[in-house]
Amino acid sequence: MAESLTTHQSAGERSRQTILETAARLATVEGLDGLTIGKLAEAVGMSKSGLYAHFKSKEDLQLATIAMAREIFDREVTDPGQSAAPGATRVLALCDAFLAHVEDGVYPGGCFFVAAAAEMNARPGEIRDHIAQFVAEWLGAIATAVEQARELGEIEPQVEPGQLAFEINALLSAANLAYPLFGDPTVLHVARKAIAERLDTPADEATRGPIS
Amino acid sequence: MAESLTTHQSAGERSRQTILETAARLATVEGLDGLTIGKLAEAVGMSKSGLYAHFKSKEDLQLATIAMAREIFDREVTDPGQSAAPGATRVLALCDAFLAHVEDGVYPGGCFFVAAAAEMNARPGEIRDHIAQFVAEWLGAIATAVEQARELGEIEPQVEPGQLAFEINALLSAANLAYPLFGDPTVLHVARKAIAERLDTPADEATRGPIS
DNA sequence: GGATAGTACGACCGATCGTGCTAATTTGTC
DNA sequence: GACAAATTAGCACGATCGGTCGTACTATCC
Repeated sequence: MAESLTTHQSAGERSRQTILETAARLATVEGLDGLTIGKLAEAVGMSKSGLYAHFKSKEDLQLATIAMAREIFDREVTDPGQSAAPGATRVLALCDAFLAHVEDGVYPGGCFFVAAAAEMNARPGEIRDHIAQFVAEWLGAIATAVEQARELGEIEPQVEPGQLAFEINALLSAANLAYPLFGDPTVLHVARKAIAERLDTPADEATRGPIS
Repeated sequence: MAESLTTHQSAGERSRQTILETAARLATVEGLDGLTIGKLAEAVGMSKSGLYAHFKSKEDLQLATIAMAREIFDREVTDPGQSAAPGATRVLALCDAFLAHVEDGVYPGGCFFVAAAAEMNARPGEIRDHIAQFVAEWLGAIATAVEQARELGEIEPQVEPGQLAFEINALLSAANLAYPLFGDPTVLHVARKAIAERLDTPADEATRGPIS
């Protein structure tokens, strides 16, 4: 009956996790700074001081929230995407996982890191550094997948992986931003179509059929 | 000497304008919501209540700030871009005006509306509606310029203006976001190059205006 | 059974939030 | 220069902010 081996997490660890998951979700709407201890406590059904006992400061809470958001993003986007076959397939899998993550609405305000990056991009400090670090790694993951596609001969050899990764991330971020703003899921398809075209070799354009 | 037409504004109107220009600038860093009356009053050198006398509520101040930001954007980006010759030239002029606007650093946090859209995209209300309205108009301006380029035969006829406008805006927004985040002006060139390629125009770096 | 550590609570702090009210001051008009 | 209007400051309010404190409950370990 002592399942403590597998269920190692204590009660405090469980509530800490609940707090951070709620914080990540709320932060996509209220912002990392607009998210207050009081509102977060109310959302998780705890007292302000009871919640705050888990963190040293608000910045500590924000950094922990970023770490949690990173775990969620890896679990929902990066990992499924990376499990696809290398090459253009994997690039598209990463994009589709991202767009599905946005459309699912696990975060009401779209991708946590797009919102966080837009909010903190002009506020120097540890928080911005962590966000920039994550964005850089995400761009790197796309660039690596692009480079593999190039090595496999699926895209033209003169394509610069960093350049294309920037473009792909721009399209994903714009879709993520426009989807809640206009409430129109069409933008997700628009972004998907743009990325798919970018992964097609322009030489094939003549033989390619009309896009519905 | 002093044109009575232009010097018509009263002292109150002048400070109101100063307030709103400062508010637009601060909002790109603090956010439209994070910007507080107290900090804004200190930034313009007024008392809190003296400043507040110009507005009915904070939401009124935010809406007025959006209107001011729209004026500034039109003056600095839209108008210069539209004054270029129709076609691909005008599309690129709009993009270059936007990128120059970002690089100039008139706003420390980059384009006001990218920041505002990211902040408010999941918060229904009048403020979000105004921002969405502006973004839609901006996308429409790009799409119109793209369509003219298509009619002039400068880009392939099967290009959908709305689709390409979305892509162009995505690249501009991503550059605007990454520039302060990484502090690297290279992203502006990356976006410019991607847009130029999309317009089938060789990125003739030599003849281009200075983007750092 | 008593001591200990983990966890959450309510009460409270000084500061600041948005927002009114009134008084003082500046400005424009005659 | 006087007067009315426009503009700004002073002051105070209730609410909420991040943060601290002491306390109580609950397991676990000796």
